[in-house]
Amino acid sequence: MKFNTKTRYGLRAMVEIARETNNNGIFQKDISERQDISNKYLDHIIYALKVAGLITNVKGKKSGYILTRPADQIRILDINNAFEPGICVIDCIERNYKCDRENTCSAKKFWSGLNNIIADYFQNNTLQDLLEQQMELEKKETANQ
Amino acid sequence: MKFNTKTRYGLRAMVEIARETNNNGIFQKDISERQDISNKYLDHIIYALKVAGLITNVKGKKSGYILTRPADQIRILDINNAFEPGICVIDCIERNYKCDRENTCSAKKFWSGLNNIIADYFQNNTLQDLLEQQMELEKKETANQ
DNA sequence: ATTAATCCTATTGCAAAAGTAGTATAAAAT
DNA sequence: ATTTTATACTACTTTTGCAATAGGATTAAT
Repeated sequence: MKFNTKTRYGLRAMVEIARETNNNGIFQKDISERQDISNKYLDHIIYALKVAGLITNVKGKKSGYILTRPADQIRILDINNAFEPGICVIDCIERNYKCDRENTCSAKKFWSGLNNIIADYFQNNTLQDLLEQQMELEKKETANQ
Repeated sequence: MKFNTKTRYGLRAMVEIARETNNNGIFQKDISERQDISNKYLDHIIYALKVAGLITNVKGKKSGYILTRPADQIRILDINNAFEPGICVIDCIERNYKCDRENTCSAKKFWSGLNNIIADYFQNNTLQDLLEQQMELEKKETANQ
């Protein structure tokens, strides 16, 4: 049970973009350098985030990426959903999934309970939360040096 | 992000074993039939559960499997851990994982927060909870027919 | 001895994830 | 206008780990 790299990298990329949104944005290649992600692979990440409508580079190719809406209105779930159909820890809890056992399976209840708490966590955390956390961590780190 | 079939099947097998523990246990092949799992594949599941010390067939090969301890003392986490090293949604939150960013990465905080709530869920649910749920669901189903 | 069930290791098959390549395009700099 | 630089988009390759099967060994009851 591991989360995929696209969602992981996507999160980190979004934090970078969020922090530079009020400062003319950030280039893909700069995200690549700061986060140690191959620029070529990051291509896919950025592309998916753009298609999902979370980021834009409206002023042309050399303007850098910015968020399309405030960070507190971007849930982590939105970022996840740029790469995945949603949160689903096990196939049988999806709509339209047919299973003879579905009404008498305590395991299914267990898994759907798990799915709910994960989905809640993704709903309740926003990019703003991560951004604030990020700033705090960096401040702390600077103070230690 | 999907849970693997071993843990899924393992859960269902454990419920079957739990319900038959006070009744001379249950054979692997009967679990296989009741749960529609290939007997050959179930081999691995049962084996892992036995190695983990959760089940036994103490009276010999023809006695059927029973639990080694009461269902309320078997956490779902114990079952998970028969198949997995533990709960870990992303490599970088493991001990000994080296990353330059580790002290200043808000994403890591997010993921380890998620890991905690999942681990808690697995800790707080026991096989007894599933068993009771199971009995209730079956009673309800019988009433509907 | 034979049978029926488990025990245990090895191996195969396959699908999805991770990552690379390459061409097209578009804005900006010269 | 041409060159440069960065993104846009599709296709492809490589890798990995999961799911499942195979098969012989073992054990205990018939």
